Amino acid sequence: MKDDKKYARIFRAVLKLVAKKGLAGMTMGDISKEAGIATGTLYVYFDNKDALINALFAACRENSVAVSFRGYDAQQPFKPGFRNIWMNILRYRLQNFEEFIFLEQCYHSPYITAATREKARQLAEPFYALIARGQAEQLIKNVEKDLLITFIIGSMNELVKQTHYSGTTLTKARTSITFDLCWDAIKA
Amino acid sequence: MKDDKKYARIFRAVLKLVAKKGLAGMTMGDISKEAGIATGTLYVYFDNKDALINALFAACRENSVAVSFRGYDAQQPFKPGFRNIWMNILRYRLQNFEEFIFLEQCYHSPYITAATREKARQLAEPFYALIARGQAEQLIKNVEKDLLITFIIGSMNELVKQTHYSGTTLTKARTSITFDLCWDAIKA
DNA sequence: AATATAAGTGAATATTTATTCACTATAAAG
DNA sequence: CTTTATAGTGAATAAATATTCACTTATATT
Repeated sequence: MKDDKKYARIFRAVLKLVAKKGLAGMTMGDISKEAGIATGTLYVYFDNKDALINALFAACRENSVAVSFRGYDAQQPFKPGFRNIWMNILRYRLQNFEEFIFLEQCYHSPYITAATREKARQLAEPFYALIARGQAEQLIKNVEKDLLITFIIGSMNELVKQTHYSGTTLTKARTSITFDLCWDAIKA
Repeated sequence: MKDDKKYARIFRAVLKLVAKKGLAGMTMGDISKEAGIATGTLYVYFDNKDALINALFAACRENSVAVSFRGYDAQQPFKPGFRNIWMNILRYRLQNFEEFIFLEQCYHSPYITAATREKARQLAEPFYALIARGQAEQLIKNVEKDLLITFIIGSMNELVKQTHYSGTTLTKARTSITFDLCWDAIKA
């Protein structure tokens, strides 16, 4: 019986190593050592390095979407709902920085297959729906949703990276300032 | 006499390959093949793979800053000056996408030495000065410059990636919309 | 407890990759 | 033209790495 704990340890090892060495720079030996298991065991759990990376990518992607909408209630007015989601995403990425970096590295890596990629794309739907709601309520600029989402996510991602690599903590004040920048950008 | 044309061919090969396979995924054999030279020749021009990557990183970084301020005139009013620089950066990154990706990959890669990194950091000074001017003229929100720069650059970078990978062309209209998002975000 | 099945191992193998080096081609200097 | 120095080569070597496999250990089943 394959052990869920072991999957978790392998995944955690990969996340740590990718943040440090990149996808191709991380060896199977690195992974087994970091996870505290034998190299051969990796091949009990996964067919090969590619399969391992694809499996982890899919798992992270699902997880990340689930977390985003935590506490969202469509009855609630738009702006606080949007703010809640924005904060959820920001908090999660800061607290799970290695996972964030792993996903970024995967997005355009040859390790990720077209099939894995397509599944990931579908998970973005709820974000389009959210923007659509804001536009319907005339609170959000009526421009292409892609542009808005790209803008929102891009500015947030850079904040996450900047915060992490500079070693500073993101205070409530700085977080709030950045949300306001974002809201002023997109508000109608 | 080492040939400048050859340096250029090597660099172009690396940019192409990094965009496709990542820093660690690109082999010296890949590079020589792509550049149309013998593998040994790479070692005539560079001590090893690390040195090659550091040299290219430094060259790209300098280039990218020089381009940003092209046509900037401090006499001109702030907003059009800022818009000009914003457009310069966006245009350059779109037209030199592989260089953009290469730089992004380098920023937090173990290939890049602390020395190379420090030199790169200093090149950001002019951007802080630009923001300072906007704040002095009360046109830009008076919040930490880091946050503003991170926000501006992050949203732009994501737009560049999104545009490139989706295969769409960034129309004048879409560009203008995104600039307006950015300006509305930061304006006082 | 005895047996069967699956997980786990890590040294051995096969493959890939960085780097070297003995050699050739080219070009500058006398 | 000859000599000397430098660029260029690519097969050979040395590491590094992915993957396999014969074997051991643990767990479930009868």
